[in-house]
Amino acid sequence: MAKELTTRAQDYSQWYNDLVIKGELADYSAVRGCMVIKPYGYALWENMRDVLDKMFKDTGHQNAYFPLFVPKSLFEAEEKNAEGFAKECAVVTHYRLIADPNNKGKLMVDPEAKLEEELIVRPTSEAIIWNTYKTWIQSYRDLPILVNQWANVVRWEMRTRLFLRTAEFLWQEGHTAHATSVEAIAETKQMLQVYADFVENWMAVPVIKGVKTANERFAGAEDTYCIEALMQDGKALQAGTSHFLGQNFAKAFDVKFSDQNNKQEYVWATSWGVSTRLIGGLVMTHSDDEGLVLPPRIAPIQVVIVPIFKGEEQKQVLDEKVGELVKSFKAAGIRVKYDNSDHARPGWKFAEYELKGVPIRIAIGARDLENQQVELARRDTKEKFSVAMEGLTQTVENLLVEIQANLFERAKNYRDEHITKADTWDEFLNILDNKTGFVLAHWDGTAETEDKIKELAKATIRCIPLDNPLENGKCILTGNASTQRVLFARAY
RNA sequence: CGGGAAGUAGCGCAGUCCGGUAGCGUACCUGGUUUGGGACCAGGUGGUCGCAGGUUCGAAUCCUGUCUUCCCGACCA
Repeated sequence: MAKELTTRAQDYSQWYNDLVIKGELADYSAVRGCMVIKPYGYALWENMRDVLDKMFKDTGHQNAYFPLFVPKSLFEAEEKNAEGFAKECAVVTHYRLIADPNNKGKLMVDPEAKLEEELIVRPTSEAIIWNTYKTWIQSYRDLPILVNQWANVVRWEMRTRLFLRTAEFLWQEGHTAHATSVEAIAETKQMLQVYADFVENWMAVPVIKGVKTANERFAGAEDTYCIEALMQDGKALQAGTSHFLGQNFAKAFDVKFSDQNNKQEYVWATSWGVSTRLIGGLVMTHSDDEGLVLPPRIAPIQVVIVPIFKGEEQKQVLDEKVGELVKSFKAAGIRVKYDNSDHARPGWKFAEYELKGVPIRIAIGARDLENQQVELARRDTKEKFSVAMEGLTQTVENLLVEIQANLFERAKNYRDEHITKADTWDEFLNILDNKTGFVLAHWDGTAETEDKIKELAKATIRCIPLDNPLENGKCILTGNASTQRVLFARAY
């Protein structure tokens, strides 16, 4: 029978969970806060990863891999970074289990096997990487170092949510080392642009690029740049960050180089990352009450073909005809699935692939063969229409491009309609409570005011948008002078 | 971590108050009829009732502890 989905209007959180689980992206596991990413969800991640990986390599980066564990003494070297992450670290204290003498068949931690020094399971890898870079860098000729790693990290979050905030998650983290501040800042901005390009052009999720306030900055960074997306419930999601780390880590780990004049200088650093959280953002940007809606460029299956037949004879005729179509699609680089399984009827398959967000469905039966046509259905608009078999591959290719563009356009319209200017505190609250979305408002630039607004309105400054227009105004809370509006929202 | 809810067959649930042979729907298996929007008939398979203790002649049910999940908060570089 039907897989019942909660609708967005009924319960947005439950709708999201239903989609992730029933759409077979991921599932809960026996481990607190950790999820199992299922094959369909992992295929989506692989597509995203492959595109990003190519973008990183095209901008001169190489992949490497660093250890999962960070010795506590290294972890604590950069004070702000350590302090920021300390309260959510998993810590390894022992290296052996033994049979429990008081509890048959059970194991216990061997008290004799305590580590000399605790190992921190990485919540991020700056420490272990900068400790390594120290041995890689002597001269300006060793710079820049442009390295990325694909890895898992662990952050012991209080409350977890599938993809959006899990205790363990997959991500990439770029860590670069430069001779000058100018070059490092350029790298930080370049990678922010790479993220924005990827998220907008491949995931069809519009983002606002900006810089974080001091309060929201990455622990140990001089500046944190970010891309912010807007979900369908009007809440913001930080989709990626790129940090200019200054010389903080170089100083903490004593990483110096000799410049052209043989003068010793500290190295300048950046780090940048996106994670499986992007999948959560993708789901909440495009999907609807019938299920997932995936953008064609990263969808694991772009086209599904469902045969409609009476009896084995008809099926064989269809198998043959569809075989040709599949071959032609694959030759054009289209990810296609032909579902001629006999255990489910067409109606069931239609619903199933809608739930899974497959962009295009093609139904083909005896009637279509006669008329030399197929029935095409778009997931994004739910439209169905008959098209000629002749030139079908081209038709599908064009439609995939159109769907991709439509999803972005739709999301962008929603996002743009939900950027509202507020000039008074009442207006500000009213927008957050009722219209929801981003609010552009004046802020006096102090951390105290920012904290107070967060406390009173549960909204944070998502970023100060890049190329933000200057405009004199009064802080929405204190009435103090302000030179620009900043972007507020309630956020995930 | 605070408040609330939940965990019984793959999934969704009833049974728990008031202890006495574990049930329903769906899925799955077999056979048949079907197939243009989640098919129908018939016959079957499948569960240490989250886990660990305790009370009792007897525990899904009562008691204690613990793990996991969801919702609302706090937290979220």
